[in-house]
Amino acid sequence: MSLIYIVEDDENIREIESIALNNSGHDVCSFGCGKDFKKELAKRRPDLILLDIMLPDEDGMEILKKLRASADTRRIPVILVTAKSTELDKVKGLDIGADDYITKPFGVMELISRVRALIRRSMDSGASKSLRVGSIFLDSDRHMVYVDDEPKELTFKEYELLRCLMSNSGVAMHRDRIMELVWGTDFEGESRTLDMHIKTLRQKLGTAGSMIKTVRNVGYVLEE
Amino acid sequence: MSLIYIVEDDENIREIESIALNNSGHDVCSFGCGKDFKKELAKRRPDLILLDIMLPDEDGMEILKKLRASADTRRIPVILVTAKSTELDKVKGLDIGADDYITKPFGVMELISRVRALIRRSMDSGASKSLRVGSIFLDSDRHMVYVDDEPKELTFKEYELLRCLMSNSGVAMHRDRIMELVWGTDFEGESRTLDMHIKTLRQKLGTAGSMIKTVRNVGYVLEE
DNA sequence: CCGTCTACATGAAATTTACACAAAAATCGG
DNA sequence: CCGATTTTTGTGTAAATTTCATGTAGACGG
Repeated sequence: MSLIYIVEDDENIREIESIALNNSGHDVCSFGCGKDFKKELAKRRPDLILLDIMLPDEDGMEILKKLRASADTRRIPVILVTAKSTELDKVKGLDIGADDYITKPFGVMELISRVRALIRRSMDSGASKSLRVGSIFLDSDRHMVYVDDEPKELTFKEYELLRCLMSNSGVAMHRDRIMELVWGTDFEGESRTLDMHIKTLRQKLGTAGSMIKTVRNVGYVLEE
Repeated sequence: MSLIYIVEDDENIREIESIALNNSGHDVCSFGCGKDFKKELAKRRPDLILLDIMLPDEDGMEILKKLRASADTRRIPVILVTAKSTELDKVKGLDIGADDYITKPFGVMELISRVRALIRRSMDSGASKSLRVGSIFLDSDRHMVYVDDEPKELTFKEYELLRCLMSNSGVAMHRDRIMELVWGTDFEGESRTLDMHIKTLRQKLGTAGSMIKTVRNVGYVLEE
C-alpha cells in the first residue's frame, strides 16, 4: 500500500504511531532523529511523512522547510506532530507548507483518519504519474511514451527530458533549469548536450516533435 | 495572503463561505451574480475562484469556459460548487477545466482544506509573475505576451523591454535607466538600439503600440 | 547502443549605419 | 518684443552588418 515515514524522538510515541498505522494497512518506517530520516529519504520517497517538531538534532520546521524547497520532495504530504497546541504554531506550520497538524496527546483514531484523509487527497490530486499533453502520453509505470497510441522507444535521458517538459507543459523552461532537473545540479560551462537530446526527441516523436518549441535565449517549451 | 472570489447566489451560503475562508486567512470578495463578478475580475484578479453553477444571470459552466479561454485568467484555480452531485456533472465540470469540485451540502472544514490545497498547489506549480497593463498581458511563465488575448511573437530583448516598461507603467523611464535594466550596466555612447526595439515593439503590439509614448529628452512611458 | 563532446553551419536576432524627420532652441529682421 | 526662419538636437525608420544561440554531424569513451 502506501509508505509512511515517521520522525519522532520519543520512543513510546513512535511505537504507538507505528503500530497504529501499520494496522491500518500502511508500510511504516520510523526514525528517532532527522539525520537517519534524511539518509533514508534519499533512497526512497514515502507517500506521507509524520513529522515531530521537537527533535534532538534538528528542528522539525527546518526539515519541513527543506522538504518544500526541493523539487522531488515538495509534493510529499506532511503532517506535523507537536505538543504545542497554540494557534500561533499551527499557523506557522501550515504557512511553511504542512498539509495537516496534530497535537499531542492525540487519539489513535484521529491520527489514522487524518493520515488516511491526506493520502486520499494527495492521491486524487495528482497521483496519476502518467502525463498527457496533446497526442503525447507518458506512462510512468511502464516507463513508456506513446504518440497517438503508438509506442516510442526513448532512451533514459530522452525520457527524463520529455517528462520534465511535459510536467511543465506550457511553461518556458530555462536551459539551466532543465539541466538542473534532468542532469543534476552540478553542471558548468556550455555544452550542446541538451540541444542534442532535444533534437533526437523531436525526431523520435515524429509529428508530435513540433510541439517542442525553442524559446530563444530562454530554453524550450512543450505545448500543443 | 491570497484573494478569493466567491460567486454564489444564495446569500446564506455566500456568507458561510466568506466567513470560513476569511477566518482561515484569506481575503474574500463575494458576488451574487456573474455580472458583478466579471466587472471586478477586470479590475483585479484573484488567486482562486469559488464558482456556483446555478446563477441567476449566467450559467457557471459558461463563466468557467470563458475564464479558461482568456489568457490572463486561464491559470486561476477554480472550484466548482453545486448541488448536483451526479457523477456526470462532476466529469463535465472537470472536463471544462475546473480544478476541484465540491457539492452542497459541504462541511466548512472540507471547503477550507480544498481551498488551501488548491492554492498551495497552484503556488508551487509556478509563482507566475504576470503583468497586465490595459489590454497588454505579459505571462512570465510562458514567456508570452497577449494583446486582447491575441498572442504576440516577441524576441528576447523586445520581451525584456516590454516587461521593463510594464513593471514601471505610468513612470517615465530614462533611456539610460532602460538600457541599464534591459541591456546591463555597461553601455556606452550613443546608439539607436533602444529606439530600434521600441519601434518593433510598437509595430508588433498593434493597436496597443500607441500605449508606448516617448518623452522627449527623457525616455519612454507605457500608459493606458 | 547511449551519452557526451568537439567543431562547424545556420539563421534569427541584435546592433550599427545612415539618413529622414520632428520638435525645440536660437537667430534675426521688423 | 514678436513672429518667422534657420539651426540644433533628439527621435523614427529602413537596410546592412555582425553577433551569437541553436542546430547538426560525426568522433570518442563507456
